Amino acid sequence: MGLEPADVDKLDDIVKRNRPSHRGDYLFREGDKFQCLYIVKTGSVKTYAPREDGGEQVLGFHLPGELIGLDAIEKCRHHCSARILETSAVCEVPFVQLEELSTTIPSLQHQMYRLLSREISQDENMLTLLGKKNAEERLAAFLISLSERFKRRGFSPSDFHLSMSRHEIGNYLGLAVETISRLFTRFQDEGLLKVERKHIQLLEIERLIAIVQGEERTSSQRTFP
Amino acid sequence: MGLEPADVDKLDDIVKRNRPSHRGDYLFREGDKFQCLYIVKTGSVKTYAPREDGGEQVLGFHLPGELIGLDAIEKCRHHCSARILETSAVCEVPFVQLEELSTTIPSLQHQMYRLLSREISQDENMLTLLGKKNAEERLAAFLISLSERFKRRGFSPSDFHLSMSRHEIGNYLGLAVETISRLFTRFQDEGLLKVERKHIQLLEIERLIAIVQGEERTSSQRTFP
DNA sequence: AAAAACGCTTGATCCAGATCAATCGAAACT
DNA sequence: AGTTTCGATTGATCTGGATCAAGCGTTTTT
Repeated sequence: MGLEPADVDKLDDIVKRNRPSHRGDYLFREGDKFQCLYIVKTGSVKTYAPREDGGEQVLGFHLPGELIGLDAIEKCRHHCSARILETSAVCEVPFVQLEELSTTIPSLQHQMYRLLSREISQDENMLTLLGKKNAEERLAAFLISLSERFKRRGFSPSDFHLSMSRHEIGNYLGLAVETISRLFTRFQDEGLLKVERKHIQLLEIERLIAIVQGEERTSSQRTFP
Repeated sequence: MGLEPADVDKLDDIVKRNRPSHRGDYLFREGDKFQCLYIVKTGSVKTYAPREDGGEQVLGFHLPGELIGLDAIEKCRHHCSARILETSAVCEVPFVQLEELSTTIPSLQHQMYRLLSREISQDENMLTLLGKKNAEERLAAFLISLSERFKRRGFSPSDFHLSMSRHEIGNYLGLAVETISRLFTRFQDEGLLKVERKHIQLLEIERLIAIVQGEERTSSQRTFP
């Protein structure tokens, strides 16, 4: 990512590779002191914030290659929790050391700014989704997002495993579990995908993308044109 | 903010103070090349992103002291537009120069990380709001947020001018204009605030905060306990 | 192997807030 | 001063998705 090999080594030296973590393990909890950023190597992680009403808001699902904990830099304290969704390998990067390193390696500093900025863009994108999109646009956007992220990491973009529950998807998308379940059924009936428990096959990615873009739905059961 | 006076001077040297801008002026538009961050000195600015369906999503309202444009660092391109809401003074900070300066001033680098991190936290907070809160909780949260930000800058926390339209508030909060209008009327009827056109007086900030926290509403017209 | 627990699906009903429609009022323009 | 324009309010109606309520598989526990 634009670093000299020597610099990559230095970065490599401060990264701590942990043994695999298991479903339900915490990377950190809301209120913990901020020490490290976390990078998912394999598996998946969810982050969620407590709500005033006692519930939780899922903030994101993190796949291999993705960074967790950037929101804790300012206050040096985590205001969300991070839990492992399936057996995962997650690296730790002590932030103080990363910061020191970035003062001596301008391209690392630049990369850090970019990473933080990207996180902001992603959140803003999510705001647009929650602000105006309807239920099927949200689920389609979610599936396309997963698909693209898997693809970028060399996994199949059309055939994957959902490591999170329907409940967690619903929470993330601001929808009820029942709505998620009904939408999966409907998408399957319309031939957009095939779903069996947590195994998803996207059959018509193009049409899913069209749905995300708010395209007028052409219901497949329409019989009288 | 933790910088040496000499460093403040260096920072000061790269900040460009512009003449006042007027309502409707653009700081930048979606698609523009990213050159500068913007700091609101006086007045207010809104940022908004285009939606796939042709509409717009208001991403934020920016008051004096607040920074605009952090989401553009990654791609070196703005993916939202920023428009002046009322006659405002806005400074420009050329990002390349800021970045150079931050390689030589570690405390400035640290401050940059904090600013970016804070933006992420704020967006995550907004996700929680859009994910589960109902209409009155959203408007109450919006008003409390404005109140706190005005207070921090030395303005009245309970008596202020809304520089944005009801339509823009609704768009920002994921609600229809009519809902915003009805809520203002209701809040006023309940004695929480006084609203006249764009002039707001918060009469019972405590109760507004209680609403944000999802507290069970005690309707003022309840007559049979 | 039975039973408990949990996640998912499906159906029925309800409601918060959207949408539609009309009016009003302030500000900008002749 | 009158007219147009645009934002705000208010009322009536509609609806997408929440909520309530069963069942149904799977997995885990005993």
